Amino acid sequence: MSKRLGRDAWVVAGLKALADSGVEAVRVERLAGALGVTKGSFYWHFADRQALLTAVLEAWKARATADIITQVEAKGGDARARMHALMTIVFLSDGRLDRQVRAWAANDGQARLAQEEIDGLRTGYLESLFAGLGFGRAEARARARFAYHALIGQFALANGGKGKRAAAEREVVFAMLVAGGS
Amino acid sequence: MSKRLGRDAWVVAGLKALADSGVEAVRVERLAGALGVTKGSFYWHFADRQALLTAVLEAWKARATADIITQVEAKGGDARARMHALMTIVFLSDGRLDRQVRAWAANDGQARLAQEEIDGLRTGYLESLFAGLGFGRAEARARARFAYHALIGQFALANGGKGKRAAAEREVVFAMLVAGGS
DNA sequence: CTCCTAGCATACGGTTGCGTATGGTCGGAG
DNA sequence: CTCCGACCATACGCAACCGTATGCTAGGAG
Repeated sequence: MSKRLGRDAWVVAGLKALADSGVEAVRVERLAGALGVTKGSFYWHFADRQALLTAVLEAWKARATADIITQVEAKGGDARARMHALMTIVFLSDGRLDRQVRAWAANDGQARLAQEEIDGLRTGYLESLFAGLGFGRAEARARARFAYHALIGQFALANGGKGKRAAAEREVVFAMLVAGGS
Repeated sequence: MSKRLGRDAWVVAGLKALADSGVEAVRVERLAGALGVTKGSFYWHFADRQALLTAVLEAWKARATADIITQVEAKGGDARARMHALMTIVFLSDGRLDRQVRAWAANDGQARLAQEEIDGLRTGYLESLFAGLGFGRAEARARARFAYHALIGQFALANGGKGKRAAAEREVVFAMLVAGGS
């Protein structure tokens, strides 16, 4: 029941603030208020605000890499089934953190690097799935990037893919993406 | 040769600052410096910073609606040709303003409304193009939204679609999108 | 029980940016 | 030439944050 906070508590609070209101909202005095402490605590655990931002970004990377891909791989199945699972899972998540990191990356080099790293991992995975569907390397790469772009766009629009119509549209998209495969 | 500034000069400077460094960079004292005047000038033309932001957003909307669609319509051709022209034009533009507005919209209701308005116009136009290719209403809508998502994603990633490989990928995407049409 | 230190509070100085108040200036209408 | 109003400068008060310095406190080692 330690009432004292650890470094992690600040990172978690930072992630929440980021997801809710963007980087500009992750300020030390604000988070201190939310955690029921003062700045004195913060500057014990971190050198400065920048250190927290870096830690938050690292935490996001850790989650972003692990979550989706492992979730899909756990379900198993062939490439086609995995792609379908991927689309379903991913279109149903809200992606608020992803979106905020991307907004952040629009004007910050550190965030941009992290984003590009994650984007690379995910498109790489997608490419392997398309390759598994029998597409050639170039074709698989093009389709992977396109699919990923569409995914990011979905989040960027924030129209939410939860309706019946959205589900139907998803099937159209899926059909389009795998058309021509084996 | 009026050395005095008009309201528009501030809006233009605001747009530039937005495109270069995001909303957080469009601050009155900063723009004043860039324009070689002081805040006194700003508060003559605008009630407050919010008024400028609104004006900037309106200016963006005006550009965003006019530019691309009219550019494509001017080229003429059938639906297929117009779609191809659209993709080429739009993938070659840098989209910095679009991206910054989108980042802005992630945490601001006003910007989000503007963004949704523009998104609606553009997807509507795309849908009409797909309908012109012989797709049914639902299918056209799905493909339009997908294509637009991919477009937005392209900008969000900022990998730039200028290389030879990117051009090749674009052709793959185009083929995928129009496959099945008449 | 005592003491030491990790964890936190309090208080301060500095910066940045907003908005207001008020006075100066320049160019054109008369 | 004169004067008026559009346009701008200067100066101020205020708020939000950052980072630092320093003092308080609780809980485990001994």
